[in-house]
Amino acid sequence: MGITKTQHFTEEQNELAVLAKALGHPARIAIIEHLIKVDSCICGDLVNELPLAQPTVSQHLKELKNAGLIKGNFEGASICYCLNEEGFEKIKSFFTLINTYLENRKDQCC
Amino acid sequence: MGITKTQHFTEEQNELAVLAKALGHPARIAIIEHLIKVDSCICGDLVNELPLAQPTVSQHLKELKNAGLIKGNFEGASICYCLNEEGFEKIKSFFTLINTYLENRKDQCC
DNA sequence: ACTATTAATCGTAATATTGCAATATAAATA
DNA sequence: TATTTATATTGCAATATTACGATTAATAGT
Repeated sequence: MGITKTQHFTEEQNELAVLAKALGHPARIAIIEHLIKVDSCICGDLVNELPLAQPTVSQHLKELKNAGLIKGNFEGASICYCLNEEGFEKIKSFFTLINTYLENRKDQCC
Repeated sequence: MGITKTQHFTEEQNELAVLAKALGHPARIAIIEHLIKVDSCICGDLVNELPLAQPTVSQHLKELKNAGLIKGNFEGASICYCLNEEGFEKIKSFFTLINTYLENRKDQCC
């Protein structure tokens, strides 16, 4: 069916899934990494950085923006993107939970 | 085309994307959370926990296993699953990078 | 051996994602 | 205002994902 049974899960679970899903494509990982590398917010030269056509990059940016992982600002004719702290905060607490668990885990059955 | 241009990205980017993608579904988030909660490794009563049919749960478990986020062990007739530390280690370093960047970021343009 | 029990696999329908050419929009500049 | 530049949107083809019924495989207990 290709359709996720969203209603049956908690809001937190759905939120986390949306965030993770947004990071679930190498192009979007590359975008995040590039935004970190150039530090100052960078606009459409991502198209030059990535091995993808402009509409495709635009679409990936949209997904990252929708998920709350990046923000975009108009800067003259172009648009300037940068990381959105909020989105990453939400992921952070999930991984903190996991790391704490893994560090304290004693008996590994598997 | 629905097909990702994997060859054009680095191995690290593809690896991260695979891990993130595996977490990009609320059922799989729920599975991870449940495995943490019950600590001792739990097998097919995940089917009871989740609002999904047994084959669907089995499929989600397979994806988590393929991504390297969980491990499975035979335990009599049933199978015992638990978190695979390795997979989470890889994600961890990525988020450490991001967090370090976000904490030191001075000028937020967006 | 027979029968539950547990979990994986197969087949398939419904839907989502990926990618791009073509086109549209919007601001900057001549 | 016409043109260039920068980005978004549309439409569509190829492929992937999600979900589950039916079936299979494998072990446990009788």
